[in-house]
Amino acid sequence: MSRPGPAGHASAGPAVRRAGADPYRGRVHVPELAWPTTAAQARAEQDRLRPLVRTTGSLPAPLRTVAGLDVAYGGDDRLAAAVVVLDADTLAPVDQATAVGVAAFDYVPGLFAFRELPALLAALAALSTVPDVLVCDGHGLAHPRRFGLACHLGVLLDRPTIGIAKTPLSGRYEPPDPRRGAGSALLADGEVVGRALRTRDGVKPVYVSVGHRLDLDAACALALRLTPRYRLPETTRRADRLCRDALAAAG
DNA sequence: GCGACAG
DNA sequence: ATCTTGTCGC
Repeated sequence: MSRPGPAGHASAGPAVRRAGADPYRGRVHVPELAWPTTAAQARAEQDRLRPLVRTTGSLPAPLRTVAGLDVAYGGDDRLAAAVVVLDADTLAPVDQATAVGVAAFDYVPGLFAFRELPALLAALAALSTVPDVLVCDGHGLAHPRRFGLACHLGVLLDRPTIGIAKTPLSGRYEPPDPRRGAGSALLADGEVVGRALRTRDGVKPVYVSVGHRLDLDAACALALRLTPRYRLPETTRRADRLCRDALAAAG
């Protein structure tokens, strides 16, 4: 099963410092959590927070940093969350942090956020910088109740977020053209909840959706900026490696 | 009722 | 997510 509460111990990574005024200074503000125990409570919480989602907004100009978040699992509900902050132009890492702990909820499609959010927030709190945009490994609006992990995290922090998932969860779509950059609408209940976006020629698409404070075009533009070489964004790839390492290091 | 079902 | 053998390709 699972337990609510703290996600365990967090550790900051070697933040890259710059001489003079530090453009990466600051801390992400992480809220206190009252975690649900049952699926019904969790859905009620999603319905309560859903109205707070903002689905408009363009990428900050200039866009300095982008964060990638991911979680790796070990046996017995153990997990490790990681956040990696990349320079938006060079995609070089400038900060990182991890947090090990226990899954905060059982895995239930549609309630995924309740499982990973506590650990992700702990990792974010250990960061020494405040990323301009947060990229989640999962969906935002492309969710049964339009409130996936990316929306949830965005609302809790009131920061710009987007979701980039490897497989669809909610919505129908036509296969986009085979070239990188092509996309097709993810439709659910007659509305566009996201976009199947081809990030590499001839490779299956990823599923991009709005999290908070950005519109779908901005989300897709960012997804393409983060995929100069592989199907998955560099943010996700870096975070994936980091959380696996953190899990292994934790024993 | 039956399938589908982020990670 | 994680468990896993082999296989195709750069």
